[in-house]
Amino acid sequence: MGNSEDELEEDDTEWRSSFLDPAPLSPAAPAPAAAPGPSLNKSSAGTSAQRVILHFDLDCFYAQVEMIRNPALREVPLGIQQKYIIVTCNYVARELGLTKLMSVTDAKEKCPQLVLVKGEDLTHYREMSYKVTELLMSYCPLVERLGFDENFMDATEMVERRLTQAPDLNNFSFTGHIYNHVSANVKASDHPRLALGSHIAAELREAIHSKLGLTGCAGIATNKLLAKLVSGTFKPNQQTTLLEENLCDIMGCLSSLRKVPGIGHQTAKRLQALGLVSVQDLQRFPLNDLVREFGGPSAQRLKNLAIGVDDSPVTPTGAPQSLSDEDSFKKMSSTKDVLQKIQQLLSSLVERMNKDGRQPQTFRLTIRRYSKTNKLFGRESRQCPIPSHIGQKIPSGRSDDAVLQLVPLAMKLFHKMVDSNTSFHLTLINVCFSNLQTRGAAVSGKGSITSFFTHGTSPRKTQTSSSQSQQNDSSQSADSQCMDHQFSVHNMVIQHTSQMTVTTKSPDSYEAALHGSKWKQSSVVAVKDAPLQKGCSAARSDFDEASNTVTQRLPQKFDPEVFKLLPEDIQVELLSPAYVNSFPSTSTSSSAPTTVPDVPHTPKAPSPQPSQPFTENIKGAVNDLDPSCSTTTVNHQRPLATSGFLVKEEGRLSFLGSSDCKFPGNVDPEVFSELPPDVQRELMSEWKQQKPMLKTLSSKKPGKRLMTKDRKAAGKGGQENSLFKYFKPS
DNA sequence: CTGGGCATCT
DNA sequence: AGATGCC
Repeated sequence: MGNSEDELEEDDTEWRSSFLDPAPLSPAAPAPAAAPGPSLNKSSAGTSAQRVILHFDLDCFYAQVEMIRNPALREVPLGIQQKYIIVTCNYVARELGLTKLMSVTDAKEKCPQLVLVKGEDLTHYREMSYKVTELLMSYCPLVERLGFDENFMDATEMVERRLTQAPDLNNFSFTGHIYNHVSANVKASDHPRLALGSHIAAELREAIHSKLGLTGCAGIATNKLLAKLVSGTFKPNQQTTLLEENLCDIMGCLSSLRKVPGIGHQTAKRLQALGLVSVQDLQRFPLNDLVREFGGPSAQRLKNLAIGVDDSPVTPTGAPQSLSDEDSFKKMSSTKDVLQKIQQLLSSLVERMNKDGRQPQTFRLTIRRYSKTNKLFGRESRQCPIPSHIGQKIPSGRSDDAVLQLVPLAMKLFHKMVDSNTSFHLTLINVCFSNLQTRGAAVSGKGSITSFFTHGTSPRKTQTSSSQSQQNDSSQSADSQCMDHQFSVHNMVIQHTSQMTVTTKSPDSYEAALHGSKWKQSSVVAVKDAPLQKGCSAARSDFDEASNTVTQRLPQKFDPEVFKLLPEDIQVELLSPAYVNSFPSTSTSSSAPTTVPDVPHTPKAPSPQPSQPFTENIKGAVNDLDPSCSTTTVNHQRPLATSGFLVKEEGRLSFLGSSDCKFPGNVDPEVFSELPPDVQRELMSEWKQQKPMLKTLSSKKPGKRLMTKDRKAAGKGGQENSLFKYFKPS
């Protein structure tokens, strides 16, 4: 049987057990201690004892975010609408029979008084989502995101720490539900780790609620699969612990294989073709036969999933590895519309990319063609490297230039897929930046820190005059450090205006952009002769008349041919100073006034608690939650090391224990020590998380190493925080 | 009347 | 580059 070199570890037991295969389940794995019964004991992987994995799942996440933005929505049946689908709805609506992923027509029919809020712009959801992850990571860095509304946490270490410090495990009990048990009847001393996990989960849920105003469920178990499965047992806003002895129960009661995370539509179909429908079917199915169909590793993994075994680690997610923006529609069939849509998507995406601070090296364009039969899987994409002179503009703030130069790039890719001579019918366009590179050079990093998630309300004062010396002095030690990065918004503007130079000729002609590079560029001639739309003609005349002026205002590498193709309003916008500042105004990212029937949208008045700048919130968090983390305060008493706060080992970054937290090199210890304790706390956790765009943590070129994991660890960070303002002289 | 992301693996 | 999976 093809047992590949991967998947080892747990396989030792699982693999063996698979020989006894036909046995329903209950492998021959010796349970460690307690847990008699037919509990499947995974682990036994030598090193790791029992893990304690937490799974957090926010209740109807999008709806909660909208209800925070507009509290009036709390009392009405609320649906979040994307195109013609209700992607989620609040619990008021659910009581009226609504479910997720219901069509708007059905929903309205079932519930005429349903209030709808458009949810196609994910900005607010994304921001809130990362706040949740951030908050969790401030307690324990081992947090893995799953979508926008779920997070895994490996709380094993936290639990072990509490175990050693917990004086009394006796008068101690579980918090929340216990799967298939009455909580009061279960002794925590029989399951000390899971019991402690249940308390940690409860505390974290409470933190999420008090600091961010969000409710959610949690599952506590010994692996990710089980934690996720059990977390939804009681909803909403409750938590459930799964004891090992109930493993069979929870797996067995799944109504179909599709319910197993990791078994999607396609896999379920293939399994069904083998005659497998229930989880038990899969448990009993001979591994050999499964291998034939899926190959060794996948077969073994499926087998494991069926019996509740999942040794996959909680892999810290960190900053995203790609940023994309897309829109779907019923029909798009003209190149001009495609160009406009791409421009719109790129504007939004580039702005997001700019806030991220990293520099994309790859661009990808994805389309979906209309097809009556199979609409779902008809995605095609083309990608290409982003010339560095373009990519550099994104993090540097000249994002308008970047967009203008990316548009022809995107169109080139488009024409690799679509022959615009023949008719076409698209239903989706997606633009994506990937291969995100942390910017290396600190340059003259006046770090005005524009928070990635928390939306640095306004361009900071840029009072970096003296704080800058602080930073520059110590920071550049060895590895470069975190605060080098961004230019302030102020700088962006300056640079934009000062950037204007005379246009030179562009590599891409109008024709090239429209029809693909193969069509050679007769450039200007072709443009003039082409029967352009009115808007374009008008624009052209403007262009001609004021040719010099306009040209001078255009960024250097800008392609005038492409520019001319843009609708007038877009041209005007691109040339307008406002374009630089409010780039997204044309795009989806700026909050399109969501149409809320019946309910006046109150833009302000976010609920009192949640929208705090995150600074005051963390206060006491660790003290309350984890004694060993807090050990008194962060004040003084710290060695104040100057070196990094991360250690690199075996190709991946590890967080130092919280008690060993060190300062980034550019932090003045004295300044730090005078900060309020809660602020110190927050900063410490932030450094531990390595949030922002700490650029180059990669001093070396790790040839290839363990790609994914490495990149994840190294690329972590991403957002930044407004906290550093506390270091500025007030 | 089927969304808008993200990730991983091949 | 595509497929698949998850939310």
